[in-house]
Order: sequence, then structure tokens, then C-alpha cells
Amino acid sequence: MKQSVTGLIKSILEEAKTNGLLRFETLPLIPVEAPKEKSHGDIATSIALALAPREGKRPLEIAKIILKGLEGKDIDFEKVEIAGPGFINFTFRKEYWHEILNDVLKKGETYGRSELGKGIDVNVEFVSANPTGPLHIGHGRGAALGDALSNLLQTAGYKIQREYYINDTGTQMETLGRSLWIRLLQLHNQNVSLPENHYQGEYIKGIAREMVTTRRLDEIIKITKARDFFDLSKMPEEEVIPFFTDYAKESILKGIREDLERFGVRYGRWFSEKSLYEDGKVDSVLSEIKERGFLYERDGALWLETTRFGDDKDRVVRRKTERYTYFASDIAYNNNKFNRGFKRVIDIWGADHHGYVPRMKAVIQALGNAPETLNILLVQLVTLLKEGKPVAMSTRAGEFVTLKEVIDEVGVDAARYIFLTRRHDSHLEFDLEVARRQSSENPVYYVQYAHARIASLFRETAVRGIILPETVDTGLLNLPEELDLIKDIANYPEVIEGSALSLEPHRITYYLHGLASRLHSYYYKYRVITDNLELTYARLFLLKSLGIVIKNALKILGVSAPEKM
RNA sequence: GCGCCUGUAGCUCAGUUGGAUAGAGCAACUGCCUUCUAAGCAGUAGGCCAGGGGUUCGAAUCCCUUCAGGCGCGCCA
Repeated sequence: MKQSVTGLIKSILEEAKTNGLLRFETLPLIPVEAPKEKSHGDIATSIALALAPREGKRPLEIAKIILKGLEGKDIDFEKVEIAGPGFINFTFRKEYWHEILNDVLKKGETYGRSELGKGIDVNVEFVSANPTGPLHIGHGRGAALGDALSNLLQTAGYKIQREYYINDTGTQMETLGRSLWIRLLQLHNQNVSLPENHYQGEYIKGIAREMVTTRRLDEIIKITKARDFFDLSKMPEEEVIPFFTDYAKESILKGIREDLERFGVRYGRWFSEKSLYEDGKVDSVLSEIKERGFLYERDGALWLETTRFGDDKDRVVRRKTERYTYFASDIAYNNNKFNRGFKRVIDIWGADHHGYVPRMKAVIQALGNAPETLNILLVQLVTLLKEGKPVAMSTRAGEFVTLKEVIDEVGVDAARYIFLTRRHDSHLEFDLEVARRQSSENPVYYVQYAHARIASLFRETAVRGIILPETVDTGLLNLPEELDLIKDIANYPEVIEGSALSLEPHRITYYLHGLASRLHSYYYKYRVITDNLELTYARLFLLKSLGIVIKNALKILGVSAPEKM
């Protein structure tokens, strides 16, 4: 609808130019929007205001020219009027709105989908927490955002691959393995203490005990040809630690997988950093970049010239010690994504990594891609409130509230919904008590309740033997509240496109809230099932459409749409 | 010191990419269940959009600057 109004105005302006009424050289962008004030019609444009200074005319004059040009056109609005300083407000005929419902019911769960993405392959990488400990609440936010964004983009017609990058190599993995090894030594009453920079969390002790009960430890003793545990503990560290690194990594990763699965997140691929080295991808990408002339040696180390692309200093990819930095595999990973055919790459990071954005953007360009092909969304950290007080969290010290605990306490729906009520770069306070409460304080129930109410209504009509016919007279829906609801419904595809373009799924939660609010109000004020059967049909038709939209939107957020509450 | 993010109602946050009179939830106060679900509805009150300057028909939104808070600035991971 917007497009047709835009096109209409455009042609009128061009006609006015040929008639000598206007003299612009190039047409400016024609701003068209839905006004927030109802009396301003359904759609409005400020083009007359924008054009006025260039034309040397008053905005009202230009608005009148446009209005005049409209007269001969074959589009029927209920009303077109000039308002305020020169806005032109269009009001559609009611028939236009009434038509919408048929479309919604016909499309059902596909209502809201669009071709915006044109099947473009997009890689969405999110969470990617190091397998050194369980997921905490901050990861939950990234998970909710990444998954909802993926759903959203799919709805908007993109082809999405969800991906998790596993940092399963490097010194931190050794540290992890050593942490486990030391816990095992302690378990066998050996007097060793865990260094401060190692992983202190209780979960490492749990893994140690697990290794004993599952007999995995015995197997390792056998493989290393040690006689017993004591013998094993005398062996050189570098020979035994890889076993523990592997076990710890697998065990933790298994937990991460389970948590995410339970949270409703399924990845298309779990990508191992280690595999990049094993497949020679790191070496090959570096030599490729070297050919392009962006690599150089200095002080015995190998550097990527990221300053060529706006970074404030160049970055080391291989240390003097010959060991690669994490940056090196990051380059290979990004290159790999594009080599797999993704046209666009979206990364979701914790905001504490924002300093890495310029260098990754540089990498993209050094690889010969446009910087816009990489979107990095920074998620602000979550402040967890328990009994109204913030809970301090530190991963290394092993002091944190895990995602699992949060889900156990508040449930998946509430957790996901709350994470998605904020823009990604806005701070988020997560109040455990509020999230747990099954009351109006909890926004998720407000929306779910709207859906349950509609479902309940249809259970009631079934009992009463009222069966909704395939076609109904939607022209009976003339209450202002009914038209507002229809306009909300009609607006849904635009909300999807807007959210998809801006990568902001939180807009959907706000949209849903407004929708639910108008439904609750309508539901309270009017009765759907009345003595007038035709009217009852029409209202049921409206509510059925509404239920469809709520369900579709909740599905994008990854929140269930209950039939009963 | 340099860079990034944030600053909107008592609290938590939206604000459709520069539009018309700045919104919602919570908290506070007043009402509404003999009705298809009260996890709901109706209403009252609450604002120097951190401060200052600029850009223009028009700014919470863009630019400059000051202040406040958070984060980041390694051949760490």
C-alpha cells in the first residue's frame, strides 16, 4: 500500500513538472508513513514540506498541486486532505481493511512471510561460548536474540544457517584440561592446589567425579600404559593433559548443547576451530592474504595490516613463538563462511568484545568482501536481579547463575520473551522474581493470555454448535476498535520487514503487546458471541485472524502460543 | 590518555531510521467479576528526552561540546 501511494505521488509530481508547475531536477525520496495520530489518516506524506524550499513555494501550495493531480487518478480513498504545515493525509476506504482478513485466513501460518530476503544465504553465528564452563544468563540473551533473529530473517525470505563456533584449541583448552587434571589429583588426595588463573568452578569437580564413575579415567590409564593412577600422575604433563582437555571439553559441550536445545535453539552446524587447523585452512587463508599484500613480518611475528581498513593498529596473526593467535583462526573461519557461499554473515557478540569489531571488518575487506556483508550485533551484558539486588558474576571464579538455573526457575517462554524486550545494545535487567511471577508484571503472559482467550472462545463456540463459515461479511466490522484491530493485523508484514531490515526482533514484542492490549480491551467491552449470527461470524473471523498473527509472531520469538492458561 | 556504547516518567525500557500533542509496563491512587478466561478492563497522576551550542520548514533522533555511567584498548584468551 505504501508503495502504491509513493508511486502515485511520484507520477503526480512528474506530471506537475512537465506542466511547468514544479521545477525540481531530481525527485527526493518520498517520505510515506503511518501517522501515530489517528485523525491524520492511514498514511501520510511530508513531501510538500520537503520540496518547498527548493521550489521556492510554500508547502501548502505544493500540497495543493499534488491534491489537484490526484483528481484524475483512478485510486479511491475515503479522504485525502492537507493538514498542519503541509502534510497530506490519506484515509483508505473501509472495504480495503475488510479485505485484509480474508487474506490472513487464507495464508494462515504463512501470513507475514515476505520475499525481502530473496533466498539470500545468511550465516548467523551466536552464543559460541568457549567450552570451558556452562552457559550463563548472558549467553541466554545472545541465544534468544540469535535464534529469534534467525526465525525473523527466515520469515522475511532469507535462507538461514545457525552456527556455533567452538573455540576448542589453544592455551585456554590446556588450562581447562589442567584444571580437570588437578581436580582429579585432589580427588586422589594429592596435595596440589589449583592456580588462580585456572577454572575454579564447582562444575570441574563434578566432571572429575564423573570421569571416575564412568571409568573413563581407567581407560586413560590403560591407553597411556600407566600401571595405576599414581603412575599416571608421575607422567609428563603434556602427555596426560590432552586426555583431560578432550574429556572436559566434550562434557561441557554436551551440557551446552542440552541447555540450548531445551531453550529451543537448534544449530545447523557446530563449527570446530580445531578443524580449521587440521584442514590447513589457517595456512591457506594466510597465504591468500599474503598474496593480496596485507601480511608482513616484523619482530619475528606475522602481522595483518588491518590499519589499511580503518583499524587503529595492525594485528599479530602468528607470534614470534610460531604459535598462531586466535585472530588467525578467526580469519580462516570468516573466509570459510564466505567460501561456503554465504552472502551475508551476522555475528552476535557480547558487548565486551566490541574492540574486535574494527579488526574483523578489516578482515572481511582484506578477503575481498564489502564491509557491509558482515554485521556484528553487540549484546549488552545482563544484570541479574535476585530479591531486587544485582548478582555479581565472574566466569573464571566460577561464580555465576547458569542459563539452566534461569530456565528451571522461570521457564523458557518467560526467559526468551524478557530477553527480547530490549534492543540488543541496551542494558537489560533480568529480575528473577518478576520473571517467575505469573502475573501482569510479566509481559509474556499478557500476550499469551490473548492467544489463550481467543482459543477459549473457539472452544465455546464449538460447544454452542457455532461453525464459522468459509466466507463471512466482514463489512459488519465497523466499530472503531474493530478497524484498529484490523489495521494492526494489516501492519504485521511491515513489522516483520522492518524488524528484519534493522535486525531488531525486539520490535515484535512491542508490536505483540500493542496487539494484545487492543484485543483485551475489545474483548472486555464487546461480546463476540451475540444473538446476531452474521455479526458473530464476522467477529469470530476477526479474532481468528488475530490469533493467527499472535501465533505467527510468537513463533518467531520462540515463545509458545498456549490454547489454555 | 584514546576508542565504542549508554543517558527519555519514581523504576525498567520503547520511540517505525528527521515528522504533527514524546509512549508502554511496573510502582502509586480510584473504580470494574451473576457475562465468551479478572494472567483482564476503565481512569487519575507522573517529563528541561543529562546540560549547552549548531544543522532546517521541523531534532529525543543528525553534528560539535561538557558532564555522568558502563565496556574495551596485549606477540592475553
